[in-house]
Amino acid sequence: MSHHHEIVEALQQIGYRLTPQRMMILDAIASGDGHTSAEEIHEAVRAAYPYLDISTVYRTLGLLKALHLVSETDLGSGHAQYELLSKGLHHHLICRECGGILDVDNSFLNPLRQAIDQEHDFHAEIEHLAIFGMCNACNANLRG
Amino acid sequence: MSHHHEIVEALQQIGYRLTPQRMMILDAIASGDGHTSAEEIHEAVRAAYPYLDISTVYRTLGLLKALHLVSETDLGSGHAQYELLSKGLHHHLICRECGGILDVDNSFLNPLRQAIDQEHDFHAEIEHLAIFGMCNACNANLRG
DNA sequence: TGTCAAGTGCAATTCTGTTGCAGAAACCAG
DNA sequence: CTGGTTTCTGCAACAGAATTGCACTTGACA
Repeated sequence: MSHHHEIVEALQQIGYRLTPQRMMILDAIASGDGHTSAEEIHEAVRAAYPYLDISTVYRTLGLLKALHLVSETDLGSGHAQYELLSKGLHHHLICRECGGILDVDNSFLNPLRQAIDQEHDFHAEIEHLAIFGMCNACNANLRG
Repeated sequence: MSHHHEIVEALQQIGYRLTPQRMMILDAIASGDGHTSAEEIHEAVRAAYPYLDISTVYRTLGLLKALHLVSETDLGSGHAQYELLSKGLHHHLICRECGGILDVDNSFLNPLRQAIDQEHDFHAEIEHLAIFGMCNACNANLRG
């Protein structure tokens, strides 16, 4: 575990500084469940280091996004959620009725990727997808 | 054209009122290019009727969304964009490099829909999808 | 250890979207 | 056409996420 330290050191080699704040923010994202908001990251780090400012969280997330080290997803809740891309990639099915979230394996999207590549000459980078719909239970309830 | 008047009249039959504001907002969405933000709709209608408030735009969009008459998509710009669903459904490939947008036919997603339905008992409502990536031209340029 | 650019904390601000409320107006009945 | 009811609108205040300017701090490297 803690292989995200490699990420931080890689950052350093590209020319970015290795600050405690950045390490703690990466820790927080890595130890989260994969649906971590900027505010949650802020709270988590502040438990150990109360001076961390939310703007630093956003600036770090912006950096990690630009380098494709984390993915940003809006699950419809109005605030974005972040996830380490080095963890196993997966996507989400979100039920409009009960709000439940199911995980979908990344391999499900391979046929779509291939089709887009062949038909449109376009290399799709589908890092983290949120698909809305209705789960089976809610579907049954609405009809019963 | 202007077949969105049918939509407004359909609204009326479900019990909603036929107000000039709603008609003008639908006009604005329908005459847009399919990537119209709430603020753009507001501006467009205010050109003819300066008293329209932005909250009315949001309330109308919320209503149309709930009835699945318009789709809401976040193309990553931080503000949602709206499109009439009665227009032919399509999705977008957005190149991270040049910003170009390609349209993808809705049928491309059918295999994904079926797979999700079978494997996860989940009815996916993929109305308007934005997929980021790299187009062929930019891919070639970066390597050249 | 000293230098300096990158990074941080703080505070103020911007921006999108929401909400409470009073008045306006669409719809329906008569 | 008129009156009554309920929805809808405009206004203004508000909420919350994210951004920015600026002075101070600190990591990296000679």
